[in-house]
Amino acid sequence: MPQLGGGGGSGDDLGATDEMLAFKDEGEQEEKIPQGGFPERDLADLKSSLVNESEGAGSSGQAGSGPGQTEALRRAQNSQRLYQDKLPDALEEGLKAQDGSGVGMYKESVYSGYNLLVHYPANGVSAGAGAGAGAGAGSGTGAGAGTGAGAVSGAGQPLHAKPGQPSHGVPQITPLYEHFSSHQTHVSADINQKQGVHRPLQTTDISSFYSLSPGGVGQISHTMGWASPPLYPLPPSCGYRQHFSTAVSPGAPYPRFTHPSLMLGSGMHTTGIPHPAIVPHSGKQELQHYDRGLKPPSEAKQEKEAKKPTIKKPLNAFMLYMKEMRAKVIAECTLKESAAINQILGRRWHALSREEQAKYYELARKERQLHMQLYPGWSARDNYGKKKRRSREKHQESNTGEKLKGLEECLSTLQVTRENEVFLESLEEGLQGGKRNAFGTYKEKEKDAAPAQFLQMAVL
DNA sequence: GGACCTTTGAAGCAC
DNA sequence: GTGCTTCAAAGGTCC
Repeated sequence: MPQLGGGGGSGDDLGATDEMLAFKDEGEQEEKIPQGGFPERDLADLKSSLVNESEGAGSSGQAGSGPGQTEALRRAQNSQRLYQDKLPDALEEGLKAQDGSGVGMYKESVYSGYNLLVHYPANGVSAGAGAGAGAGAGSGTGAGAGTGAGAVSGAGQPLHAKPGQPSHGVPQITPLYEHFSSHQTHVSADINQKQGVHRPLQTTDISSFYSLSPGGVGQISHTMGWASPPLYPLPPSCGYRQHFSTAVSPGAPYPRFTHPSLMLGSGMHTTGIPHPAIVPHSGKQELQHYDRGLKPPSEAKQEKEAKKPTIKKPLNAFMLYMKEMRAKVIAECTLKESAAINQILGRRWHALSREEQAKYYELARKERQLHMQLYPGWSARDNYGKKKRRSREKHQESNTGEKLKGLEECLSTLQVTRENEVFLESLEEGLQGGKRNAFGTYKEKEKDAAPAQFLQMAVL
């Protein structure tokens, strides 16, 4: 169970219980298992093997009886190899890289976006969270330590950042941090080309957008992973877009926040805080503040109503993780296809330690809190139906069909034990019911199952 | 041009 | 309370 409080989260009493509960649920089972994390990972392997049709019957007989750690490791590695066999070469490369660096890579990679939590609007929401973490690089944690905008651009050296290291081309954690982590050396205009979304341009004077407490700005230390030098060389084919141009004018407007109903004249949210979650409904960049002078008021008014901006959902922990790590995976695997990358990221997410994950959960919680403050009346429901999706029946039919097919194959290779039966029964129920977390179903059914048995089973 | 794929988590909704 | 559905990001792929 993650100890979020260790990161200085005391004093923040909003939300987070849901995440912690989820953590606890899995942790209760997992903490009993040596080398925590393997069961989940192995389950992911199992699930992967169910989805992929190349289930290895060869691995099925490898379920020895020794539940020791080395055995568990061996099985996990077997499972990993099995998974690799099913992946395309490029994917395989990524997994090899994962094996090579493993979790350690992430332990070494300082995820310091956590520190930035202290930079949310000074309304008391996140004041406690950053205090424990923001000790690095001379940024300090004490109130009044900062020096305003100048501090933003100068003092915010990441803990792991090397002087002079360019920060462009590195993904930023989250829209909020894309703004909060404004950097003097690159004024970026991250344009979401798919939706025509303009990310907030980086500015040298963050204090002009946030009602930060005195010194709060100065506490900003660019300790996020994105600010660090890239771990891997970035060949032109790795998918990096050069959208963090340094040529963008710092004074450029924030086109993504231009809707009159939510924005102030300068592209602000009514709170005075620009937020990249606001997206023009059309999905295209809108320069309504220019149009206003060109079109009749009545027509402009109609357009206003028709093109209400879409406020995007705040990113969850995994999304934040993906956003940070995507570039690394792309660099490692020379992959561009997000579906494959996301598979890798999903596995790596499970391979993260509790502490590592806790950072992202905490970060996501802060995102939600700030989002709630910025858009009190917003509901996730507002965005329902804005994406056209194919019918659920079709989707479920195809997916479930393949998974059940894989399940049958898996069943034929499994040792017949009570635990296996219970687990597979749960898995089948989950698949048929459209549930994704069959493991959770299993735990509900067989809470007293021995972890080693489950481990053995999951690796099968 | 836009849906799909793929991942996990959060939230809404129906029962 | 439980389970299902939708959306969030991302970019190649396909229709």
